Amino acid sequence: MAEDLKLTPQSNDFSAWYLEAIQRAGLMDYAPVRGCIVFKPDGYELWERIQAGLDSRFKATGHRNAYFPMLIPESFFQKEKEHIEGFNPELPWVTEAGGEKLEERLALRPTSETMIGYMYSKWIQSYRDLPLLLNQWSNVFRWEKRTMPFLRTSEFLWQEGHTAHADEPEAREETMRMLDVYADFAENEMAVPVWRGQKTPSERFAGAVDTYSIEAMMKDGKALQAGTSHFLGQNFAKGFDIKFLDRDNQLKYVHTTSWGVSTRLIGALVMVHGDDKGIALPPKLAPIQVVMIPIGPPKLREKVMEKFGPVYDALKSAGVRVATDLRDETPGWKFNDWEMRGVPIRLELGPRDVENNQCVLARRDTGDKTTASLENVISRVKMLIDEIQINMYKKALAFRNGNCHLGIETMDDLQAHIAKTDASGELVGWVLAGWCGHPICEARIKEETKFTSRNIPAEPPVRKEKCIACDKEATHTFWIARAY
RNA sequence: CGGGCUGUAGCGCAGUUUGGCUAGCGCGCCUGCUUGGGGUGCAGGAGGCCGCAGGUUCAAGUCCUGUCAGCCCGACCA
Repeated sequence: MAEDLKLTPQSNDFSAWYLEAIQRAGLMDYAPVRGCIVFKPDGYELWERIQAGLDSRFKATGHRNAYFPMLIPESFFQKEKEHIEGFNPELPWVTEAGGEKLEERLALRPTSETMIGYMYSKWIQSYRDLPLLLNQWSNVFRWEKRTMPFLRTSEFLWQEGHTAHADEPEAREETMRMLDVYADFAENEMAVPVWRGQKTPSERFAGAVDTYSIEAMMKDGKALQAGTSHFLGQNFAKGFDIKFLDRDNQLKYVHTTSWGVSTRLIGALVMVHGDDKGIALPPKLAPIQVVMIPIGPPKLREKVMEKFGPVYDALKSAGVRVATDLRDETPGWKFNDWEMRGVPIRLELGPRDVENNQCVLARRDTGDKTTASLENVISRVKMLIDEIQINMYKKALAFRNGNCHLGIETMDDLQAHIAKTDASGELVGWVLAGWCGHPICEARIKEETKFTSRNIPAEPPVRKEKCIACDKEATHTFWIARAY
């Protein structure tokens, strides 16, 4: 096999592997605008499946979709001080239109708290208008200094939920409910295990009271924030004057939440499940679950096709997402091609199979090949789909847990751990650490090790006694890691 | 936004140091035959504003200036 047909191995250069893998899987291409990518059909279809899975969960928890403008007046950003400070550096502006300079600059939205806050103040009068539970699917813009396809681009697609509530407990409950929705989706649909927890103040969303996240471990051991849910308290209610008349005839500010996940999830999928053969998709999200490849020379093709067609029809009507590959390429070439694209199951049907009334099933996650009788191929495929989904989660979980380090207590321990893994070529992974709660200690960890705080899990695997940096009593136990 | 590297065919690269004939190679692509259960083989063929703009020169892929984009490393982030 020619070497240049292969991907750069993950262990040689993970970043190069990622960039090659997503392009050769046909997920994206670079666009002619700085930091922007095109979602090609295979990449966009993944996003559509992510959307579908999340959208039904949002609906099931009482939310409805709406759409707000992409252009946001500059004055809106002045109304929440932390918010403007957080986002100002990365806003693109529209300054003229119709050949004339605009009286007020318009930002391309980086997120919609301000626009939605403005609208909510118009819509909410009474406690009877609450809770207001909306979600928006949209694009947003953040002019990042350093871009990476799917993980950080100038424009990206996402979903942002925005809710308003009569009191704090209800808003907090919503914040946690949506964090759980994200975790459920990541683990059960994407087969990506996550730690859920609270962000430290330094990592908090600009304008939030509390930010919570789900964090996933990529195959290079780095952390990726895969979703966030914010309790915004009354910050935006006060900035945008969102008030309601309560049962007790008192005028009160609402409590708001916001929560989002983005096309970054596609990057997570690739970096969690991919291997040196390419990307690997969990069956529940894979646009194609089974690809059928006919084997054998043209002389025998007709005979093969007599069985091939009916198997395809049967799988399709059984609800399996199945595709055929009738291209004029050799089987080996097709095997590699579909493995690169991450299709969970390959079904081979050749002359020998036809004689034995069977086919060959090969799975992407393990590479195992088995034969299946054509009599029960549907049930075999369905079982495999379930098995692969579960196996991919288990593998990812074992990997994640295997690279989470619970026994590191001091900065010396941490430095020793880093030195040891650097020397041996092992992944440095994540570290569970105690923290006194002081930003100075958090900053020192980052300064000395490049580890940043990921989140503070509500129920950590181990509760730490001492702060890793200052050795004082730990008020928190948090995950620290190198992160994307 | 700072430091470094890179832009030559769809992709990966050579050529640039030392300016000079018609700009090459591998893969891919097209045609035909061949092969077909892990990237088949052979033959023929198409494809270039040498990132873009300006400059130096008799002559620029090659030298100079600017600019844009990508990657890597830092400061900022879903």
